[in-house]
Amino acid sequence: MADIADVARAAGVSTATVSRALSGRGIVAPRTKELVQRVADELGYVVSASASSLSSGRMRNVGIVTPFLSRWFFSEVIEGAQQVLTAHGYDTTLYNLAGEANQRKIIFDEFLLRGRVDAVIAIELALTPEEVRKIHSVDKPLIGVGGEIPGVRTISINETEVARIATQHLLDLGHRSIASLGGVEQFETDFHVASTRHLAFLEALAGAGIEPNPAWDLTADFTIPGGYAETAAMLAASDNRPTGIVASSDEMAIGAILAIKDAGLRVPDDISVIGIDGHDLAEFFNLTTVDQFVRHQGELAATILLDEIMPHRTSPAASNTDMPVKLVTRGSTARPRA
Amino acid sequence: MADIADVARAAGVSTATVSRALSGRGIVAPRTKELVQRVADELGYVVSASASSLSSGRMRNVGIVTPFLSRWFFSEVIEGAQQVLTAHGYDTTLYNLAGEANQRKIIFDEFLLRGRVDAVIAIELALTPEEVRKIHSVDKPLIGVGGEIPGVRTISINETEVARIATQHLLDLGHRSIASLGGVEQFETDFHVASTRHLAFLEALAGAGIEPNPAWDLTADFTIPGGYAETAAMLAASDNRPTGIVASSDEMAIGAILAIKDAGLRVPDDISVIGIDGHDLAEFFNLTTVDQFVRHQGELAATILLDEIMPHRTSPAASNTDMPVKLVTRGSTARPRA
DNA sequence: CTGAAAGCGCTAACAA
DNA sequence: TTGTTAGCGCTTTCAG
Repeated sequence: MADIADVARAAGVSTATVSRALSGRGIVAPRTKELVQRVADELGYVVSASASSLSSGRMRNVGIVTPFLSRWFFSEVIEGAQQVLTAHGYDTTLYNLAGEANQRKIIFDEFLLRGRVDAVIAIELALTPEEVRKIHSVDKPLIGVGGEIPGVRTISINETEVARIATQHLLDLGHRSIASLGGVEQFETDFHVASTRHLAFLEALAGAGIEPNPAWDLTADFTIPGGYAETAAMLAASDNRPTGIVASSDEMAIGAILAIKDAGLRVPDDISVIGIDGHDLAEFFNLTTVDQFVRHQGELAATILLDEIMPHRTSPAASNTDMPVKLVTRGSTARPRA
Repeated sequence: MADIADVARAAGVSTATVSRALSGRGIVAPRTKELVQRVADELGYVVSASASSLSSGRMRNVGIVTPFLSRWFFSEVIEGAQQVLTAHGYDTTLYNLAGEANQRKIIFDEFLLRGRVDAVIAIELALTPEEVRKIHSVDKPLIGVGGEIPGVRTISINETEVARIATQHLLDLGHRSIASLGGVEQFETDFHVASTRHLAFLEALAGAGIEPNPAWDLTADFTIPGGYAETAAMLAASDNRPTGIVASSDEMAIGAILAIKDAGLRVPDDISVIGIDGHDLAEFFNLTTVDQFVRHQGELAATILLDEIMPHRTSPAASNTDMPVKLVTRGSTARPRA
């Protein structure tokens, strides 16, 4: 592999000029720049990432730390962020916390601090103050997506609002018998998304003067099978069924729809179902949902981070960014039958 | 940040000894090693990735190149590979080829060759000879998952066999009116998975002396909506329907099941459906499928790669590894009604 | 088993 | 605008 000295020699300039010409940093005469670039191309020269990083301190690499990879929300955020990063010449290194618990410590200590990344995106991760401190101590920009972390800039939606919008949609349609298909907090590190949304659900009901029915207070694991099982159990348990269901995720909502159909009932005629997410499959299942533009959350996180890393540094960006959400009305919700 | 000299000083040894003690390479007296490790811990010392890489040539980083991130097969492979890599102290850098076409060239030239990775895993990517040459020219181990690449070691299943098993399962049950719900080749870079499977389907039919019905030759994009639409269209087009459907992916099979139900028919009573994949949702939809152990394919790819990178280098591993597949019988297939 | 010292290839002051 | 040069922090011969 040709190195910078080879290029310098072939172009008849110094290595410093080659560096400047190729990196775009510093001033180089246009014709010199052109010459260097041509020579570099001819020689098939590519800068050595490690040498460049060692001397400059820049890695051109952003770490994404996530508890899941194959779940919709997470892969969507990753894809959004990655696309922006790649477009700006940044690599994306993935740290998956799915494994053992102490892998988490290892990842923080050995990987992030080893200086492999310029910045970190944490997806739906309740970082401990200790972890936040560590990252900040090595002076790396950190941004969270999907849950607020004390002392850390975060991209997220207003969980209360999104649940309120969903519930209100059913109330506005005239429903008064409404079930909640909420999520369960699975980990100590969770963000209480589930409880926040449930609270908003209850408040919306209260605002309409409705007493919640405990038998209609379902919780599942955010997945289709989970939503199905809970809904099926509720329908099997009693003939007294709700006319509407507010699900905390689109996948659970889809599970609910399937359960309702399997029980010989119809959506929305017998039961209306609304989800939260804006999942790829929502349209297929004709699901009314509150879209939270997940991919865009990832894109924005990457954009903000790049802004902090790159020379320009234009927009300082607000400390916590509340993303907009939007009710998307489809065929799974309707007025309850008289 | 403490550097290696700080540790050496505090431990009263040379930097060379610190390096040896901490990296495990070279011989160090047990007590010296222990001492160094303790001192390093106390000082919170972590090796600088770039410095280490520059001087050693090792990156402790494997690149995964994939055309998709959020599709089941791909995220499954990535998760499997990543888990193994992380467990061995390797980072995983993701290169997503989803964007523009020329991003592909950039990724190869600027990223992989820039020496950021020690090895490359390519998921379902038909690399051009030129791309393979480039990677080999920089002497980086490369392994493909899910499609054979000339001159490259590959982990994959026998596409012919998997389709034959699926078709044969229906034949064995006594079906003689069988539809094919195959995939479409979406990209020039595809591996003809779709056509290979379709061929095997036809061969299996021929073996049973059955003439395929052109009206039952469906193709879709491997997704649930795609499978649904094709199946629904077929059922709507004529009363002459098959008693079984062989789908080239579980998601399409699920779409078919939903379409059959929506058409007022039952699975498997009216129509049997079998998929190929071993998708997470197969169990939920009670889908008979041919499991191809995708996650395991990712794990194996990573294992083989590490084997090439790491000092030990035990197993040379075969040049092309055909993964086993397994028929998983569930409730979506049964004997056709008399 | 340990230490000395020569780089690894590039960037960024500083000078010119 | 360009060149000179001193590192960046670690690994790895080579000696001892």
